[in-house]
Amino acid sequence: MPELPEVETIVNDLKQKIINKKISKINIRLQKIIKNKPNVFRSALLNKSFSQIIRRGKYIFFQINNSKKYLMIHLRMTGQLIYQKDNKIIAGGHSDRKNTLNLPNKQTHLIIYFQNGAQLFYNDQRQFGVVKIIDEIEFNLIDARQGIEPLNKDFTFKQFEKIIQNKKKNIKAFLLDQKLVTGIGNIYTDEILFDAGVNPHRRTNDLNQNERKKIYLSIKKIIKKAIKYRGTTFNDYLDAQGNQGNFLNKLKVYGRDGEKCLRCGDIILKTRLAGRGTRYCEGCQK
DNA sequence: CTTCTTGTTACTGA
DNA sequence: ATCAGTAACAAGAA
Repeated sequence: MPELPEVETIVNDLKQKIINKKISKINIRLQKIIKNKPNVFRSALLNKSFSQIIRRGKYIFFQINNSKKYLMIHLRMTGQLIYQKDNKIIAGGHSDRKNTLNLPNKQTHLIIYFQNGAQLFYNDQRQFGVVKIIDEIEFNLIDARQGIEPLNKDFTFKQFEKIIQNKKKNIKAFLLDQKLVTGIGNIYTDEILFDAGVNPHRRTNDLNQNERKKIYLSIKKIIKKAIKYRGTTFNDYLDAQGNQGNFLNKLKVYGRDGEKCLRCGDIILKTRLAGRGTRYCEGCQK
């Protein structure tokens, strides 16, 4: 489930590899993933190169030839972007060791070939991902749908207060809402609320200033830490060097239901909130 | 066989 | 208007 830290890791790796590298061939293996007509998609990319790669929330935008056109990719739940050159894996998303070592596989729906011999594979087990050539208008539309970036300088406590003050949602739904703060998914929502010591059922309008501050600080802390560890994956995650380095064993509540809370020893509970599996500790999340 | 997994959008009802 | 809940999409794990 790529969330902000996973997407950020992929973008940072790809930036070092494919910027300004000429695209020599496009292989569409599953058309339904590509939301353009095949010829439109192909001609938009063929003999062009990516001048910049931008992450916004969980979206990735590959700017084409310094123009206002972009290749937009959203990995949704099981999308992967794997870069290979000379069979060496450089960047991975939600990866699966047994498959990524031998690409393409049956989950490979798109291959972008570069003139220097490198290849970028888009894999997606559940085929929910979105790949599309977009213009400036659509770029701005998607951008406008995203809330504030938790890593940006303008994400101050003052700004966070402004966003949260008029909301009455439960805090779990608040953190999952991409229009408010963008990039946080189910795993990091649970981790952030555990870190902040706040019960996910709490309504935002019931939170006091101190609790809001804790949540604000935990967002920044957890997201930064997860990026440092190159993200979380429950399957075999491969980092830029093909190693497993990940955030999985740093998780404190997600996936730990039924186990003892690392902070107070109570049993971690699991419920359903905002349509998502939600893990929390009743003992120390008030 | 059923149930569960999740990002996003669409829809319903309160 | 705002919010909660659910379905839909899909494939695989348990």
